Amino acid sequence: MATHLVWFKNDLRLADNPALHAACAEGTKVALLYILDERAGGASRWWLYYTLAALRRRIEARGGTLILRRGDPVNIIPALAEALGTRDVHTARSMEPYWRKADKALDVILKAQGASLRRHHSVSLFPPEAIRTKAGGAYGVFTPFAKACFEAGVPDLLLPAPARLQGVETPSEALDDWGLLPVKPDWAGGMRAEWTPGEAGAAARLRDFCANAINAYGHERDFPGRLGTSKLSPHIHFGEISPRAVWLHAAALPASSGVRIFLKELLWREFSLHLLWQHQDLRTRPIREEFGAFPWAEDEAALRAWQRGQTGIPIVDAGMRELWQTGWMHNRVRMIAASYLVKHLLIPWQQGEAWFWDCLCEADEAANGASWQWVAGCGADAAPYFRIFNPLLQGRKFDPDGAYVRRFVPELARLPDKYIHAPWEADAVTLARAGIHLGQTYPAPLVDLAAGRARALEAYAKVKAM
DNA sequence: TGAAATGTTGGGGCG
DNA sequence: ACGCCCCAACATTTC
Repeated sequence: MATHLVWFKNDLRLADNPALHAACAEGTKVALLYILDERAGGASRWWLYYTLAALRRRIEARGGTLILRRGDPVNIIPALAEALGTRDVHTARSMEPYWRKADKALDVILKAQGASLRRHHSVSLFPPEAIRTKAGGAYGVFTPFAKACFEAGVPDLLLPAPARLQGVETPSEALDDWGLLPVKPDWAGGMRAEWTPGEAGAAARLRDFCANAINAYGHERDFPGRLGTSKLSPHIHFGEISPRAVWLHAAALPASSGVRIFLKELLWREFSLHLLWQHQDLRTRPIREEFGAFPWAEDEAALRAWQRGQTGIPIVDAGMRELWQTGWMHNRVRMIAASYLVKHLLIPWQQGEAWFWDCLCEADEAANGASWQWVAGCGADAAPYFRIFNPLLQGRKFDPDGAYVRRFVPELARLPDKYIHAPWEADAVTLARAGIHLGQTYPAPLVDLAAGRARALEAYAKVKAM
């Protein structure tokens, strides 16, 4: 009568879950444990509540139970294993340093009590050591990394969800006691309208995307006012669907440029994990060390205006408000808004990263850290310092009819298309007709775009010279 | 997964 | 008919 313990991390699913699969294959009983990840930001906590509730329902439907605990895994797991008489603790192998450290400590402690921590590969497409250069090193540039991944090939293997779970009687904390949901104010309305956390929601999103949008993905994904992206990121982050399942699903479709580009986007996530494995302080420390001396500006007021979507640049403000309201932001707009913060405002990328961490449902150490470094120009394979997005041109190019801006910045909605991305260019009559009073109903630009660009080039030239 | 400045070309208006 | 200029369109380079 062996009981196996499964410790869920960001692999909150029953299907294609190697840790769970191994436990069910070898044990007669399985204890299923989730320990609250206290690092989660506000939006992630909201998501976590619903994905845990969904996971628990699926587990209970199969006769099992989900044990919820708070505290340090290094204390909780050995104690629980001992209480249950468990010798096998299964978990996902994570690239995040927080869990790597916990795993390392647990390995020692569990061994000492005659048990073992068995880590299963499941959060990325490839194990962290699998993709190497010919010289045996890690990749620092995306394109050859992606090429190596395509050549390695994703194994055509999906593990079924266990049909039946024989649980154990163990006390669990109550999910509702964790305070994961906002109460006053309840800011989650826009999120409830947009998302269905959990395995079923993830599968539906993937099905829908593959059926309707993936072939046109190559170009449609750039237009934030259209439904051109998969919106799978939070589902993938929490492991409600395995990256392998997403890959195999897409790769099995008739070949098209859209499919190929979507697979490459999955590899950007993979590349971020690859970077996190090499650079454990990816979220805070620039990979390119000369950026430690970058002349950033300290500007609380500008940071706050950016966070609230009050910079006076419509496409930036629309993106920041989409983030605030829905816990997600379209990728094209992420690049624009992030570039604006780091280059036009010269605010440290870490401050943008921290805001995204709190606001994104999918806040992911690897993807968020790597992407902010990419924008700031201090990361691996980063955007060169002179690549400064002009948010006005970007807005006009990728939101030509202003649909996106009008949705998230309603006070500009009545402006004609010509001015929707540049209200400061509109004459007084046009503004009055649209019900806009610049500086009152909508802010004037925080910084002049040309001046901000010039200032950024000057600042970046200092780093370049080092 | 840029933008702006600068350079080049070629069509058409015009004397 | 021809050269000249203008400038849009495209290409290259610079930031």
